[in-house]
Amino acid sequence: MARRGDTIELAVLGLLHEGPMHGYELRKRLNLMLGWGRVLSYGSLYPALKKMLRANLITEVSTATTPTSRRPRIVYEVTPAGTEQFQRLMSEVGPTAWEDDNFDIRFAFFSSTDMEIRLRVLEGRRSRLQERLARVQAELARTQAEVDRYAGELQRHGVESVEREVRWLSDLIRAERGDEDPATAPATKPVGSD
Amino acid sequence: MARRGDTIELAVLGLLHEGPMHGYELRKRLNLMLGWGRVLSYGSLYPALKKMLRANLITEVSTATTPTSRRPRIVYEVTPAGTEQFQRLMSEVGPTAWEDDNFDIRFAFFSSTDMEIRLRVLEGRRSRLQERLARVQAELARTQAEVDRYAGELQRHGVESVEREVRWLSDLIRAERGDEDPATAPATKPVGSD
DNA sequence: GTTAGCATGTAAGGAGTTACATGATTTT
DNA sequence: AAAATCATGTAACTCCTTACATGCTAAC
Repeated sequence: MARRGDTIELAVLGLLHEGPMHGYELRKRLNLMLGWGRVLSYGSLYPALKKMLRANLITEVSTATTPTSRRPRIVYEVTPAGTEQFQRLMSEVGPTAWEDDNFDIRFAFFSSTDMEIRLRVLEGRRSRLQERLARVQAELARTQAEVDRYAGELQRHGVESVEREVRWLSDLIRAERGDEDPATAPATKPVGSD
Repeated sequence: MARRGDTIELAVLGLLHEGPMHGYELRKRLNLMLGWGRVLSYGSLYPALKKMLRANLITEVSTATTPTSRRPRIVYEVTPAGTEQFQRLMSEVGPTAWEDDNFDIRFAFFSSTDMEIRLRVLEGRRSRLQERLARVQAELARTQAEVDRYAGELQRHGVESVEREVRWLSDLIRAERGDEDPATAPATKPVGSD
């Protein structure tokens, strides 16, 4: 089953499917990808790569040939076992899949899965957010009178943001079900209306 | 200096300023407050309370009197030292203050600080987000052609969300500088236009 | 030639989750 | 009477960050 820490593994496998890469580059790509929040450190990436090597999910490819001089950079490649594991993790639909970080990673690699999985992940994520929304709004209704200005404003903003995200997900779900070509007719507004 | 883990401490001190509370209740309030993301567990709250007791930031008040029978629930109260520490942490303006979680907590307790601090925190947070935005958009412009559909859509949505947050902050900053009454004339739209 | 960025790693430690353990009280 | 929820705690463990350590290479 997917533990929390498999996030890096999934991300690495996903990225390496776009082609061989070395650690430093992986880190940059990952930080750009989930850049809104934590930044991945070497201290967690390199050990993770070692672990994946041992598990035979990836292999070292011959050090990349920079014409002038080959400095020691280790390029990694996915093994067949790695591809299998990637597919397995991607199709694992469950609570861990709709956590913030896990969802983002999965979404970013949606192209590598089929529509059935995509829909289940999107819908799972949406209902999770809707649950939270309902719970908070219920609680908010109960204690409405007593809230502090700023605390209240924060709540309002939070609720609005989540509602926005729900709409985004709904658009994506509709696109998945309707179009063949989801991300081309994007979420909120037609192209060029910006 | 404020370490990462002082988040709970700050939150507890802030909440206890609204009145004495026991652990279970603190946890509920906190989870509602930062509910969009991680949920605080007992395993981190209770040890934190113990630590704060030892540091003399809070004290146990006599077990709350439920008329029928007083079950063993431990109600905490802030000490003068705790109030001092709270003020100190709140006015500590620095990188840690504009991290997601830390910012939220600080914002929620803005009423307990003066405008000067509020402005510095809001502006600090805003420039941090703008930096990230600029960096990502630069990177995005460089690699635009090669991005995958879904990965691209995720980026777009991320950028939009952050831009929204920047606007929210700008409105709050304007309100702080202009009005006396910031959160009453709220961010995006006038009351009742919802 | 020296600074800035590329590139890889390790060791120690922090912060918090999970799972366990226990018992009272309220609701059904 | 059982189930749910209130209420408090502890121990083991996981994941990750920080800080350290090293050396190459490109730009200025």
